[in-house]
Amino acid sequence: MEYNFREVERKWQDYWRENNTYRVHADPDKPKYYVLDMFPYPSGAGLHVGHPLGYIASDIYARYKRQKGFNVLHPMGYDAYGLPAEQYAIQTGQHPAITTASNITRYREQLDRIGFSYDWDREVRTCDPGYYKWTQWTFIQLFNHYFDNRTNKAEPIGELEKTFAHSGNLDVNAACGQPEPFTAVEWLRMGVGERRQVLMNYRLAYLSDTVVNWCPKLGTVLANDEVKEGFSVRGGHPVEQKKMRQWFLRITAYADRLLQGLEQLHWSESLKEIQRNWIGRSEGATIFFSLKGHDATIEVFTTRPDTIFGATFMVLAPEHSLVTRITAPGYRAGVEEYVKKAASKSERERMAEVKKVSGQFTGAYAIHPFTGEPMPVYVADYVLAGYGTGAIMAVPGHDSRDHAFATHFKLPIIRVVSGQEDTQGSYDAREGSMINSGFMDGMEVSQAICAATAKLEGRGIGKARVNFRLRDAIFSRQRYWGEPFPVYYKDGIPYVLDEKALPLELPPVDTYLPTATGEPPLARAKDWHTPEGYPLECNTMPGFAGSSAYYIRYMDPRNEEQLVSEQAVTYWENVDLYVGGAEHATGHLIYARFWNKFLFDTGVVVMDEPFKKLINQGMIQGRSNFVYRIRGSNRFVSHGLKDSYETMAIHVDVNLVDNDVLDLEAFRKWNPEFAEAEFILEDGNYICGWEVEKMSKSFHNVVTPDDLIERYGADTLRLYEMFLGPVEQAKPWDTQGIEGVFRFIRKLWRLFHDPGNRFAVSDEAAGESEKKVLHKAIKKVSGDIERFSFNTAVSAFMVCVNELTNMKCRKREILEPLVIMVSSFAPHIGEELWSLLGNTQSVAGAAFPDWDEKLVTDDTFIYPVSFNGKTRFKIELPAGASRQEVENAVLSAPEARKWLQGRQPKKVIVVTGKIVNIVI
RNA sequence: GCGGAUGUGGCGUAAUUGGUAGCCGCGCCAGACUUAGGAUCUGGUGCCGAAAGGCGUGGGGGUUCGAGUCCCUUCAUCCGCACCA
Repeated sequence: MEYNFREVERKWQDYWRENNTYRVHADPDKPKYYVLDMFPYPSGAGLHVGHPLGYIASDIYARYKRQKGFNVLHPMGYDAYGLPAEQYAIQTGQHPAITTASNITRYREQLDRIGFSYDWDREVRTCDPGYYKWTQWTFIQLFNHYFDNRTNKAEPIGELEKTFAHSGNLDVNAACGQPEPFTAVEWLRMGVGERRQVLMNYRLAYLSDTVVNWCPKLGTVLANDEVKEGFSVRGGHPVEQKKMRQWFLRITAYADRLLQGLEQLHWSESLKEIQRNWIGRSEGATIFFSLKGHDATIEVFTTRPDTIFGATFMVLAPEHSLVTRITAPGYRAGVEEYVKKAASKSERERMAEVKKVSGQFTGAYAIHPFTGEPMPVYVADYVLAGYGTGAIMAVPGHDSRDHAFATHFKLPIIRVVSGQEDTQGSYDAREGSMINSGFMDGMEVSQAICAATAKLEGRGIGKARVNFRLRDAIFSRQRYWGEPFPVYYKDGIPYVLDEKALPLELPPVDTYLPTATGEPPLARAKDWHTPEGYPLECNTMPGFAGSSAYYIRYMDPRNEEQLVSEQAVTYWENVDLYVGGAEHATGHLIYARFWNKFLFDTGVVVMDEPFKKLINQGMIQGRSNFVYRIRGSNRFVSHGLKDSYETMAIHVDVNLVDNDVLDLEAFRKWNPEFAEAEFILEDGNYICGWEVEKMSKSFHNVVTPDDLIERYGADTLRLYEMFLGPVEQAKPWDTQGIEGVFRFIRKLWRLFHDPGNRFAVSDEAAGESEKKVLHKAIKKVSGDIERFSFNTAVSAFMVCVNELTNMKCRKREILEPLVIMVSSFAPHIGEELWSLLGNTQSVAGAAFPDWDEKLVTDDTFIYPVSFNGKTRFKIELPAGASRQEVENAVLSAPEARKWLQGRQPKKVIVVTGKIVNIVI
């Protein structure tokens, strides 16, 4: 055997572990670089080939940066809380910590075999009390801070209390719920409980009653991004709306900063766009409409205050608090029935009925602020309680939904913007000039928006306002396997624990189910109260709690005094390169940014944004194989002949198929059902059909790294994953192609060895052409790695090794730099060759070679000569030839005569060093 | 419906600024060494054509001496959002 990858890979993995090759410490003398992978949830299924794609890319980059002289932080850990372990606990009674620990062990084995350069001393697990102590600690800080809109940052709640004692809340401009206004005197008269209730309106972590996404099957509340089309993302169970008391994080306070912050980030445009949409900023105005016969007013949000003269009715969301108050006696029954019906509808049903117009008149009238006309007030579920104020002024002339409603209920439609003059439908565009609009007549829309807002503000019935789609994050989960809240209740009022009492550890319970009365599993715990006897919170935190600051903890993972030391965070700052899946676009990536901004405000971290550059690795899809069973028989027909029969395609395990040829014996053994199978072959083989699908057990197309490493080695797997295509692109996995990079590895080995497999590198000086090959490769590979174009870098290695093989170059001067370059992609063979070259230290610490620009430029250039844009022949000329020299040489070339056929060229275009084009 | 991305050989892909379309691999074809091996090496391989040559980057149109790359239009696939006032 010429290159024994099994032995070599094991040897170097042992070496790295024994010598702590990848251990890293803050070193102010070296520039830092922080490369982070999104840490995995350790599922019972283990890794398939799609999972390590991003890890391999980031590992190559981390190794490269290290060789470029950076002090690289490259840690790994586990997002250990998750539903599957809890579900397993419910079924089997096994504590989720045990399930999780054994899954982690399996993950670690798989990861170790791939040869990553992680500093495992920094490993974190979100379920470890030493880790979640700081998750709980951060919650306490959130509870003890509010967001001041004037300073645009989080401030201690104590400051707010001082302000209240001094001047009440009338002058406070803070992100808050809907506190009643009060004076300093009133504040001072309040009792402790009352004060804490007021403060709850301001805290960044707060308790509130709201309608939540309740999933009865899971027995828990879900965040918006955990619900998709009315079903839970995890498990696909129906989700309904329910009013409950929950902990929230006031992420909306940071909406503007979360939006602004995106500008400076090196993230993909599509990902930033997803976040922008999620935050959903829109500019407009709030307008207050007074009601006929009530002292209440309806507050609406509109982005089109210019169309106010076109407002002919009002609509409230069914959940709106004014509905019961203003409904006239004669309409009570109808409205109540409508509201009840709307509440019972699941979100999914509501969405399915988008096009159906429904609503109910309340009998109440609002008064138009400019015309004084009465405007009927309706209740309709096309207005959402959760957006804006839950109420709108309806402008049927210029909003298609209002138009549909007005048409259905025969309400007046007034045109106030002249644009497209069709009487059908509404004119929604923001272009045109105002008509029928009093003081705005003749203005352009944009001008009218300003004028209307100013007028409303002047009359004290409206205000310019920015509205966000982003909602505060629900932070309570009715589950066992999560971080306990550091909260206890005294007289029903929540208090946070003293920091000294942390971590508040997850208590044992007899079973992981909710109680008979519907309380969360923690209510089953014995002694679940403070030493003083106050009951502790029974909810636990959601998945995103532990993953929101793990990148900070890696900087100083064993610190028992602080989340992170000032020294560590000042040095490592934040993540320079973050690699992970795009599925976290609106979940983790927005919560982590929020969490980081809060810690930045409170001085814990030094950077406003956590992740400078982000790469989303593309999904690796499966390549499924099919056999075709002739209907009603146990006969299978080969792919090329299947159209002559009536067949049914059946997924076949891709591990029974090689190059689309089915292993018949293996297939018969695969499933007893096929033991007697008969085959109709083509050219003696059974050819399978194939299709690209998601990699999944049910499609029998899962390929694991373990099998491939066993057969080809980790270096080959690493190279092949990169060679497949751009990291960010989704692409199908086809094991077939791995042979190519496997050959490359062996070819690389042979470059250093004679035909008898004896190491045979010489110290002979390299020639010019050999140096050129090397230096071109250095330039290409460096540039490719910097651009995260790993697939082209692998191809550059192949070109380089092919050329050196052809030149029979076995010289140290050339091969040593080559080994260093290759070692970030294929670290095991890299170390082995590096040590064979006589080096005693790991190649991980070697300096990445530089290229000599003189050696990458050629003395001659082969000009392609085209006639009317079509390339006809090539001519080799000195690289320094002037335009005139090139033109002369080309025109006097014998091939030119053939194409000119005696004609005079109309024009000759010479781009030196590029091309010659002759126009005839 | 709105927003974003992607369309190049049989397959994965390449082509830093508008300048030789198909690099590097897989697969396929032919051959060498072998005395059968899923080893290695050599040559070929976009399509049509015997060749000369023609045609080719989803389709149509445009700008340009020159377009995979820029503009317009259209189709297909994927992803995100979706009664957001």
